[in-house]
Order: sequence, then C-alpha cells, then structure tokens
Amino acid sequence: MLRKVALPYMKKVTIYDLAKSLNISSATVSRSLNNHPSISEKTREKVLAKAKEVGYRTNKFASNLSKQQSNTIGVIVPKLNSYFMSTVLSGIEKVANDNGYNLIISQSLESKNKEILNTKTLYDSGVDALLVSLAYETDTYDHFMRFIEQKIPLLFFDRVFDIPNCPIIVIDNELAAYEATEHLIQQGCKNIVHISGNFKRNVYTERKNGYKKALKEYTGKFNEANCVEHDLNPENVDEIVQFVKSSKKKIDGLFISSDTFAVHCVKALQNAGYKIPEDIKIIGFNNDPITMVINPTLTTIDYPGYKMGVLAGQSIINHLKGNIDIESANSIILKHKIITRESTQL
Amino acid sequence: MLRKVALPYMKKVTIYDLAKSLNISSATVSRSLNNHPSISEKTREKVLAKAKEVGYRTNKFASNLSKQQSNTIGVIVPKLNSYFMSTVLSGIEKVANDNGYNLIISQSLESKNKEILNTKTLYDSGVDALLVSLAYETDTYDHFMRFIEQKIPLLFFDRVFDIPNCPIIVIDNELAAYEATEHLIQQGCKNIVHISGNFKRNVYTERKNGYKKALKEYTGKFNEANCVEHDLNPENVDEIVQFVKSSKKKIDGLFISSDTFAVHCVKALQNAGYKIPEDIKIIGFNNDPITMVINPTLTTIDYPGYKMGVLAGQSIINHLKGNIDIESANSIILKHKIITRESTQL
DNA sequence: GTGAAAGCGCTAACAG
DNA sequence: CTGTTAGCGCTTTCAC
Repeated sequence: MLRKVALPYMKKVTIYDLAKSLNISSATVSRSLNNHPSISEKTREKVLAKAKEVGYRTNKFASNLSKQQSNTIGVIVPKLNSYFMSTVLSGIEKVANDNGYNLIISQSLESKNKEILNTKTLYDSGVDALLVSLAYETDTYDHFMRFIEQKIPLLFFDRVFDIPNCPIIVIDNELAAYEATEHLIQQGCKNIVHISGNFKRNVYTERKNGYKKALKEYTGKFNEANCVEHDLNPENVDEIVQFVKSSKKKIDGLFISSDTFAVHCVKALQNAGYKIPEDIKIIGFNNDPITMVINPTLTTIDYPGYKMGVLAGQSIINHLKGNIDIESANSIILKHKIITRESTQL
Repeated sequence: MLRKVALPYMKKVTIYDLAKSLNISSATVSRSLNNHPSISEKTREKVLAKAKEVGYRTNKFASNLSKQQSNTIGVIVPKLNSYFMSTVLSGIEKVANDNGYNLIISQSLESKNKEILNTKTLYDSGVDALLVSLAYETDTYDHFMRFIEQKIPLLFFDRVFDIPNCPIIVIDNELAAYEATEHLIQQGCKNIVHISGNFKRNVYTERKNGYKKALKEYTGKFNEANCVEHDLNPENVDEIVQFVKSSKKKIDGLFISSDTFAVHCVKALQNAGYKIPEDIKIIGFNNDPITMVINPTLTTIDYPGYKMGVLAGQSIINHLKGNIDIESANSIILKHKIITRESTQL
C-alpha cells in the first residue's frame, strides 16, 4: 500500500518563543545566542539557559538567508572510492567539522560534464567555498569562473589548474617522478618505461617531465615511446603485459603513476612469467596500503593524502575567516618521500 | 600582510527582478520556475528564458526556509577512508545527485561522542533524512531519537541498530559467516579460529553466530576461546601471530572479519614461517580489491558496497518523495557471495 | 545594553 | 491562469 509519509509535527522553538518566555526582544535573544559583545553577561546567561532548557536549535536556513552565507564547504573529487581520495576527504572532513563547517561532497566520476553539473549544484547550494580535484577529462575552467567572479574562495588540490590567484595544494610531482626514475637507474635499470594517466592532468604531465629529466640527466637519452598514457584501469592491465612482451629492447624498469595499477601490473607480469624485481623492477606512486602486503612489497612514493586534506580545509577556512596572508597563500607544496621496498631491490 | 577577504559584490538577481522586468508577479515567476501545473506554457517559457538570460539562480536558503526542507541528506559513517565505506558512499552520492539531493557527509571515527555530535550538527543543518552506519563504540541510540520524533527518515546500513520502524540495509552476516566457516571445514580444517571486530556491533556478533552455527552443525563442537575480538588494526597484527603460535592445538583455519586485516595476517604469518594455505587456510570478508593481488589470492565474502549505497539512497529518497510501501520497507537484505581463491585451496 | 522593525528571497493560501 | 500577501526564523541597522 502506498501512502504519503507523515510530516514533522513537533513545534519548533524559535527565538521569538524564547523572547516571549523571557520578556525580552528577539533581537536580544539573537545577540545572546551569537555572543554579541554588547550584551550583558546576565541576560546572555539567562537566554542560554532557557534555550538549553527548551531545546532550542537555531534554524540554519533563516540564519543563512539573513547572513547570506552557509557555513558549508563544497568539495568535488573525481572519485570517492579510492584510497587516496577518501584519505584526503577524511582530512578535510576533520578540520571542517572541528571548525563548525559542513561539507557537501560530490564526485565527478572523471567526467567533465558531471563536474560542471556539480559545480552548478554547489553554487546553487550556496557553499561558502569550493575545494576541487579535477576530473580526468576537464580541460577548461569556465565552470569555475562563476566562483571567482563572486569571490567565493576556490582551491584546487592534487589535480589542479593554474588559475591566477587561485591557491593550490600539491606535491612536487616532477621531483617525485625524478627521484623514482633516478632510483630505478641506480638500481641498474637500462630501459625504463613510464606508465601514467591522462597527460591532460598536471599530475601526470609533471611526473612525465620528472621521468624525462632524470633520464636525460643520467643517460642523455629519452624515448617518447617509453611513455605510456593509460587509463590505469586494472581491467586493461593486459595491454601493459603486451607492451612489455612485444618491446624489442628488453624492459627492466617500470615507473607507474598509481599504486593500485602498479600492483595489478606486478601480478599480471608475474603470471606472464616475469620475476619482480629480478627481470623487471617496479615503482609505484601513492604509498597505498596495498603496497605493503603485495609480494614483493612495492617501492613507491609516499603522498600525504590526509595532510593534504587537512591543509586544504585549513587554508580555505582561514580564508573564510578573513585572516589569511594573501600573498603567501597561492600554493602549498607538500613533501613526498620515496619508499624503497622489495620490488626494486635484489 | 593580513587583511580581510573581499566579499561578493555581484548583484544577485531574485524572482522580483525577473518579475519586474517581465511585468508579472513574483508568484508567477516562482510558479514558472517550479513547473507548477497551473501556469500557462507561454509565461513559463518567457520566465525561463529571461531567467536564463540574466543568469538567475534560485536561493536555496530562502526556498528551504519557506518550504521547511533542505533537499539534503545527511550521512554518518565510521570512516571515510575504507574501501568498503567509500564505495557505499559512492553509491549514495550517485543516486542523491541524480535525484537533486545534496549530501552532507560526516565521519564518527568510531567514536560514540563524535557520532552524537555529528547527529546534532546534521539535525541543525536541517537534513531531510539521515543515513547512518554506526561507530564501533555506539551502544545506545538516544541521539537518534530526535530524528524519529521529528519523523525525519532515518536509515541504517551495514552497521545497524534494530530500532522499531527504522529501515535497515544489510547482508545476511550470519549466513555469510556460516558459509565461510563451512568452506573451511570442507577444505579439511580441524581447528578454525574466528577473528572479528567489536562484538557490540551487529555485523560482528552475527558473523560470530554464523561461525558458531557451522561449527556446531558440522563438528558438534564450539570453543568460545577460538573467537578473538580484535580492533582489526594492522599495527596489532602481531597479536594474532602470537595467538596462533601459542595455541596448544594447531590452528589450521582462520576466518577473519575484514579483508584488509586478513591480508595483514597472511603477510605476518608468512613472515613467521607459516605457509598459506598449506599450514593455515584463511578466508576474509568484503572482497576488497586487495584480495586479488595478494599472494596467495584471498578467499573472501563478496559484500556489495556500491549496491548498498545505491539502495540506501533510493530507499530514503523514495521515502522522502512520499511514494513508499511502508510495510515492506523495514529491511533490505542484500545477497552476498563466497569467492574461493588460493588462500583456502591447495 | 536593549528594542523596533525592516529585510533576506522564496512559497503558498487565498482571492479573483 | 495570475496576483496579493502573509509568513518562514534570523540578523542588523537605527533609535533610545
């Protein structure tokens, strides 16, 4: 049987109710509730006590409507369910919550269109600020201009755009990639292949650059064909095995831009008869927990997700609270760290 | 240099502006914008066109204040950054977004107090409905009563309470555990130990029951001491190794309530000289992707996280939209599936 | 230190 | 089909 759901019925208590029962004005109640300086300690306490007694809860909509701000922060991420992203989110949530902000989280699912939609929704929802990590596909930033025009703080993290005056939080991907490649070279690899994501995204191009730089510096040689742009989808891991197999020059090193994908590569290559690290040395990226339980354990780049989230949250909240050093806020570069494990060492 | 951040300056356009520039009333504008049936196609189009032209965006606060509803759904989860939870969230987000709902997500971090706080915040934020998966610690449900009293739809998923009239979405943990244990028995295990989380939580007690049931049915014996209550924190995996080592009767089977922890157990036991599955057979729970890349691949119970999220979202939205079969809505039990892999088979 | 009153932008009952 | 109008609950000048 289908029927309409009953609606709330318990009468909500408003500041007027409080005012009436205390014989004061609603304005005084409001001020007391908000710790306005020009209110006597006595009345404030009276109000607070009464409020507590009757279970008063402030109506955010009325308050937001009046104040024209929402105390919520919007977040757009490519995917919720990746170790890295959920860790970042966890950090953002922590500081947001500690500072009395709500979070509205949405995922672009790597689609530019969805990202644009998310952007609209969050704008309409009246978020006070927006935190975003870009979708694979996104190659323009018109949809963010609305926020910039309205001076709604906008911050990119990890997968970022370089928009003037728009702060970003990243790691030094180029340097990290340089170190990863350097490590492989030092381990004796003579033919290192780099497997990465969509080169539209800063993180992947920068890593490619680092890879290239290390190669040039150490060997003087760099072969564009050794940079594989891939969707990093585990289902397509066979393409990598094929690539390795069919290479004329024996491949003995793999620098892969994602731990999860790297781990699948390890598996697939082992199944194809390759020994890791004897035949091929492999280094991943992210320091996903998975890297420690696989066999062999995976050398990787530690990438501080939680910290990135915390910093993103803090920066934007500082910004919102108005106390920010504008000059220095434009970008934060977090430290990464190479973690050497069995997959690159004999 | 520190200074206040500039505030928005672009004039917002309201329905009054639209009304004026079209020489109609604001009510008509409002109706047009909301596709009210009793509005002529002509005016509606006129309004919509104008709205688009001037970049009108509805003010949610005013609308919510007036309608007394927010179009947002609150979610409380123990942790954002677990494979399972982020997958569930991904599912919830998908349907919420498709149906024009926003999501406010918060994490309890397994703490009852934080959960209570989250509960308050979300209530104050005026969520239309609440989706929750309980913290480890939570053992009372007073903090949810507010929602029930106010008839704000409340739904639990995965880690649930049995509150009258409160729908839940779960899997049949007992049956799943039964099957897991049965599988180990059939593989020849004579002394199976169960390692699980806090037995306060339904998911863990139910699994324990299933384990017990299978043992009783097949062997007639059940030993309480073989049920290990553990925090499932990888850092404490040594405790398990110790437990196994010091057992008088040789342990040859392990049913572990969490894949991530199981994987760490596999590693630690291997390091301690045990062969998996030769010495000890191990089965996990969740079908986390990690199970497929570890060596040996881990037998586990497939646990449909994304689907759970989608269903949770759909149920609650159906509820909100008023078209729900109240009688049948009280619980949804999703199908699980045992996935046998190398860790339990010779 | 406190009160009166004018909004904030939208919705919905009522009237026509 | 459209307009008038009274809120929704809170904030914030402007007086006193």
